[in-house]
Amino acid sequence: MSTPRTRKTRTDAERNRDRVLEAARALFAESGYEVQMSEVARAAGVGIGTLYRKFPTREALIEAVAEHRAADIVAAARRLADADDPAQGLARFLHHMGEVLSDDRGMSEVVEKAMGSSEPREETREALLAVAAELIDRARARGAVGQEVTTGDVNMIICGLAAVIRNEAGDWRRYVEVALGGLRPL
Amino acid sequence: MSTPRTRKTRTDAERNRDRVLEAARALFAESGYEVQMSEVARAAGVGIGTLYRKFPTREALIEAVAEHRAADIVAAARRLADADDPAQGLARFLHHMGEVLSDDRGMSEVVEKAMGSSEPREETREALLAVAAELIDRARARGAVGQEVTTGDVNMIICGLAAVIRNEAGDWRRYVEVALGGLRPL
DNA sequence: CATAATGAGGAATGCGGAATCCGGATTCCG
DNA sequence: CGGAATCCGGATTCCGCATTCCTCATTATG
Repeated sequence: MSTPRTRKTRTDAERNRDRVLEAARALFAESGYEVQMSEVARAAGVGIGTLYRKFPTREALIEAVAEHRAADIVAAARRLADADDPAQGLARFLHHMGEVLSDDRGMSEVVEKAMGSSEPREETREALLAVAAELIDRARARGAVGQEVTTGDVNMIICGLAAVIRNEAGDWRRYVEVALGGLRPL
Repeated sequence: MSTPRTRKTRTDAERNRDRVLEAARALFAESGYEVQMSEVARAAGVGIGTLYRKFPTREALIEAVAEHRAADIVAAARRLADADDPAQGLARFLHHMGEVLSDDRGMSEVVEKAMGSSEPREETREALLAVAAELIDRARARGAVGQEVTTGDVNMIICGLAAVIRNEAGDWRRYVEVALGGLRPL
């Protein structure tokens, strides 16, 4: 726990870390999380050894990327929630989710799983649902959605949305419309 | 192309094939399609070699099981469609799907994928959607669903339903209610 | 500039699991 | 019964990756 006169971390090291993260983000977005480590390294213009120094494990890399992206999503959602017309908030929120997910294969994998009840990536779900809760409250106050609507409903809708997008099961915008329709009162 | 006096296939061989199929069905239902071949063999009380003689490939085994189950599902759906009150048909259909999927982990994996636009397992999707089309027509005639509702909608709803169930993202019955609500006219 | 510390690279290794092989056991048929 | 024809079992091979390790290159520091 002493401070043994540590050197500044090399600049090239830092640069490489960024390169790896960026390459991973791009590859994951393009083809999901099943890409190989060597491929990430190649895309980053870096040796496998280097990649592994930065992220000691495949899982560590995935987590790093996912965390980053998730933070972006939550932030954007919150922004939407604050700025928007309350009656439209929920709709905008879901459309935004769709937009993001359809541009990021990896993310739709993560989100689909994350909305499940198992522990990992919990904070992301919590954060998203916190935003959703606010939107629901406001919408409910205006009578835009039924009294019985909960964040659990939104949770399921998002999970389904991710699946529809990931499997290209159809027009996700229409899916969102249907889901929103189902939340309306009466 | 001759008929070189073929023997009757051995009875034990046939018995073993059934055992394997049954064991695979049970394991797949329990824990999805990621179970190992050796595990299937063990559960079937059969050597790995035997398993591979019956199903030369992991994929072949999965396909055999899935095909079987899918046929069951389609048949049940058609029965429902024929027998039921037209206004309730679609609801019953989706509830039935939910019931089946929540009892069969493997099936929910297959169905989620199958509702996607990629080719394989096409016949199943076709068959399911054919039933759905009938149900939609009747419902539409009674004004139970909007004019704009299509089988594509049902396709996405089923895909989402499978995802919700597979990931335990919430109460799937509620999901079905919301989806149905979204299909109602106006 | 010298040199100690840190990082880079990528061949080599380890590992999980599908698929193969073949000596021995079983079953069919005359 | 006898002896093919078939089938069984599971050790073994093969393969695709992730991960490790060691040598060499690059950078920070005085």
